Parts: sequence; C-alpha cells; structure tokens
Amino acid sequence: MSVSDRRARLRDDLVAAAEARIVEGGLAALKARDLAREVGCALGAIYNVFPDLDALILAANGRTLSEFEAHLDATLPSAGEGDPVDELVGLACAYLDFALAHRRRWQALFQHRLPEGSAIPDWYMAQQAELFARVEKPVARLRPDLDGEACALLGRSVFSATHGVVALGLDEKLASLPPNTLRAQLEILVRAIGRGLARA
Amino acid sequence: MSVSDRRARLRDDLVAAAEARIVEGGLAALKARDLAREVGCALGAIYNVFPDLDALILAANGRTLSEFEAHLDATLPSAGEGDPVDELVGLACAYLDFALAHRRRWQALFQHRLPEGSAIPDWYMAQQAELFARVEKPVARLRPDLDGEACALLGRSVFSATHGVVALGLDEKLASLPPNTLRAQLEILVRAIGRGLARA
DNA sequence: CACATTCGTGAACAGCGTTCAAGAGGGTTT
DNA sequence: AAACCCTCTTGAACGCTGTTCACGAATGTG
Repeated sequence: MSVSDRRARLRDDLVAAAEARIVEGGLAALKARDLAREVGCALGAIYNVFPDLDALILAANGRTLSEFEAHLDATLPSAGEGDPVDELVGLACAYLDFALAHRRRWQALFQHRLPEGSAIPDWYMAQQAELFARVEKPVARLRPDLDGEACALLGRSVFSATHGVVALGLDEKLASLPPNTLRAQLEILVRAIGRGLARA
Repeated sequence: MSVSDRRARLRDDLVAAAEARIVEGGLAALKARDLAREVGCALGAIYNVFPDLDALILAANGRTLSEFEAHLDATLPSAGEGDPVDELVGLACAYLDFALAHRRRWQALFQHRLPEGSAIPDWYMAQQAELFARVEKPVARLRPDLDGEACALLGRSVFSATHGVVALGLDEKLASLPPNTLRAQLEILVRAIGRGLARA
C-alpha cells in the first residue's frame, strides 16, 4: 500500500472516529487521545493528516453538510414545481427532521467556533453557500420583482430564521420543545414568512 | 469588614473581571488564573464563591440579560400602544442593536454550554422567560383568537427567528453582513412574520 | 543493495480547571 | 484578655488537554 493511500485511509478513519465521538458525547467529547486509540494510530499521527483538531472537526462537519444535502435531495425531489411557500415549509421541516435525526452532529455544525483569526476553508464556505441557494430559489419565485442579490440576502435570512426556531427549540438551555410542538411552530412561522413576503 | 461582605465584594469583582475578559477576547479568553490575578485573589478563592467557572459565566450572562432588559425599557418605553407589528420590529431591532453594541457578551449568552447533565439555575431560566414574555405581548395583540399557551409558543418562535437572523447575520463563520444590510433584512423578515401571522 | 527522505511514534511540554492540606484570620466563649 | 473553633484563604499539586519534536522505522529511489 502506498504512502498516500495510507494517509487517505487514516484521514477517513479519523473523520469517522470523530463523527462517532460527536454522536456519542457531542463536540466536547472529541479528544485527540481517544481518536488515536480508536483508529489505532499514534497520537502524533493525527497531526500528519490534519494541522489541528479544528481542521478535523471541520472535515466532519463538512460530511454532515453533505449528508444534509443528500437528505434534501431524497425528501424534496420535486423542487421548483409547486407553491413556493410550500417549498419553503418543506425545506424548513427537512431541516428540523435532519436536526432531530442527527442531533449531536447537527449541533456540532454551529457549536464549533474557529479560534479567533483563523479563516474558514473555501470548500466549507462553498458548502454553506449551496444550502443558502436552496432557499434562495423558492424566494426568487415568490418575489420575481427582486434582483439576484436581494433574493440571496432574503434566502439567507429565511434560512437564518428557520435555523433560529429549530436551534432554540431544541436548546436544552431553554427547556427544549417536544418535536411535534416544534414542528407545528416551525410550520406556522415559515408559512407566515412566506405569506408576509409574497405581496410586498 | 465582615466575611460575607468580602465574599460579596469578591463575587462582584470576579463577575466584572469575567465580563472584561469576555469583552476583550470572548468566552475562550476567560481563564481562572487571569481572573485571580485581575481581582487580586488566590486561584482557589474563585471556588469559594462559585462552584466552577460555568457558574461564574452564568452570573456574567445573567448581568448581560438584565442589561438587555434595561436597554429594552430605555428604547421602547411605549409598549402595548401602537401597531403590534411595529412593536415586533422594534423589539427585533433593539435585539440587533444590543448585539452590535455588546457583541462579545451577547455571543457569550448562547455560545456557552453547560456540561452535559448539569441543570440551568432557576433564576437564569426566569430571566430568559421574561424576554420571551416581551415578545408574547404584541403577538397576543396581533392574534386575540389564540389562547395563552399558543401565544407563549408563538412568542418564543418569533424571538427564535429574530435571534436566528441576527446570530447568523453576525456569524463570522458565514461571512457576517454589514450592520445596515442586516438591519434591513431583519426588518423585512419580522414585518413579513407579523403580516403573515396577522390574518390566519 | 545502499542511500535519502519521509512518516510514525510516544514521551515531553505548556496550559487548563479543579482540588486540598496547611496556615491565617475573625468571631465567640470563658 | 486569652483561648478556642471554625471558616476562609492560599498556592502547590493533580489530572487532563492539544500540540510538538527528536528519534527510529519504513518507504521509494539510483
């Protein structure tokens, strides 16, 4: 086996182990020594593949983002056909479903902060942008009068609002809501946003 | 000076020092040894006043919440008089203004997580509930047909949506928006929510 | 087969939150 | 005033963290 093959293998194993630790105990449970033991490598070997643990977490979060996009493709195959408001509600519910199904990994997405000053990789930014684009499309159909940039901003805001409702709804620090209640609230709110945005 | 006076003094000094550290470098910059040096006490003395640093952070965050309520009282003195939608927009803008003016302390409010399993103090939950109540009132005026619980839930959801727009709008991980752009988006979205909720 | 270079290794380092045995101090009783 | 007790204060020490680095092994090359 070549060197770069082993490297790639170790990389995948580490990301998988990181995901497992996140699923089991959240971001706080991700420890370098645990990972090394779990994948059967030396402690220092981690730092041959990733510059630091933040980069490893970013890789794991990238996988979560990809999985969420796959989830959207699977549950919302007919995008761009029906009522734009219904589509926004569908996107929001899909977001909630994914958060509920992969709670810890979803939490890790925004719980993780990079140390002051270090930049987010371009590939990660691009993955986030793809998500915003999904929301942007129905917004553009809802408001054909707005230009591209306005739609992009509005799409981001609608995503942000959705995220806020889900994030605070599941937050244990705020006494998290039962899934059914939360889903009902989300639907009410996103539908209100859609209706409120429809006619300027 | 009595013992409990010194204790109270140390407590206040520690919370003030914690706030200063948060303002200067965020939650991550809050270190026990720095605090001890700053207030001129021994390292262990911190743990005579607070069970751990989480409790100290909670105390600092409690002060931030109180300050935000004072900010609301100061900038929105005439609550319950005008258009409920305008009031929601005013609350949202006040939230944004506070977040901009006290960015690091505001971030600390929700960036901080308690270690798995430990409970949030009642006084902290109560302070959060007061905030939700502020949003609940205009929601109730907007929708007199809803009962108290429905209004409480909806108020929480409107707050969550507002928070989401502000939080992701200022998030460096997402390329944070300029304040003016963010304020415009927030106004558009909250107004849409208000209009969308108005007529069921 | 010999060499050069790269990689894997885990002990070591610096820093963290938290603890605790020991000593100092204030409050109460004699 | 003196002796006592108990609480508070102290900072060294503990266990854990992410990260580094000199060293030995292993790989690719001439």
